[in-house]
Amino acid sequence: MISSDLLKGSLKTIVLKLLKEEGPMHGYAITRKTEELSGGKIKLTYGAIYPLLHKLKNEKMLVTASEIINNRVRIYYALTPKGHSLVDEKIKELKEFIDSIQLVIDPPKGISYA
Amino acid sequence: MISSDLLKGSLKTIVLKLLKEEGPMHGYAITRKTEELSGGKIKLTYGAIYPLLHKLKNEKMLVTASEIINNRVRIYYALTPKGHSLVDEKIKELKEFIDSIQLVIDPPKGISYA
DNA sequence: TTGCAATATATAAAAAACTTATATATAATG
DNA sequence: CATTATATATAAGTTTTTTATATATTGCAA
Repeated sequence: MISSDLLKGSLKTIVLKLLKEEGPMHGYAITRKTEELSGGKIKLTYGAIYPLLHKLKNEKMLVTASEIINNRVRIYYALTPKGHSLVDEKIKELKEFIDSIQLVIDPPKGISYA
Repeated sequence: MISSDLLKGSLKTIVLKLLKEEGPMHGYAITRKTEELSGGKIKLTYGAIYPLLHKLKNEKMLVTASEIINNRVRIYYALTPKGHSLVDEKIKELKEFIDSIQLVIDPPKGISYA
């Protein structure tokens, strides 16, 4: 299980990327899928995921469609065009971040700025 | 320049790792070195770095030694044994995190849990 | 048939981390 | 003389996330 500190800041990126790859999803399914894909390492909390989805909808990054399955409400979230652009941007940022942080915590041997 | 959202949560790991690799450093030097190693991509702010150093000292992860250079105070921070254990733990977590998040944003082809 | 686990969403209160702005002080450079 | 670099500090505010709680249905097992 990943320290939740590290998850901060990448939650939004994970959610957006999943919606891009999998198509419209509801909040509960997003937490399930993330857990699956990460082999149980990443667990999103509902207190984080639902407010985030509401916020992204407010910002016009997502739109919703409701459905009733077995007398239970499901709210599917789908990317808007604006949301699609945001995913691409966020993924780029995340990859840059991973590269940069690896340079810091594991500098290539032979390179020294001292 | 990396989105500051992503930096949240890994700031502590960066600082601890640098102290492990480079030996005792002062706050200003930590920000400089991080910028250097990341090729200018990661810029730590003083409002984040100094409170963090104080906190880690409070928690007995770091000890300090002051020095006067050119009439300016420098406060060197060094890892305690407890701090050394924390670095190892944090680095392990960070690597696990990077692996996990890559599984989520870029799942290996052919693998599906659906 | 009762209770628990899974499904599904929601929100309030609190904590934590970080940004922004500000303050102070010296030295070097143009 | 003004700006940039060095060096630390902290208060106020924002944002994000955790924790806790609430609601409701379905399915399974004891």
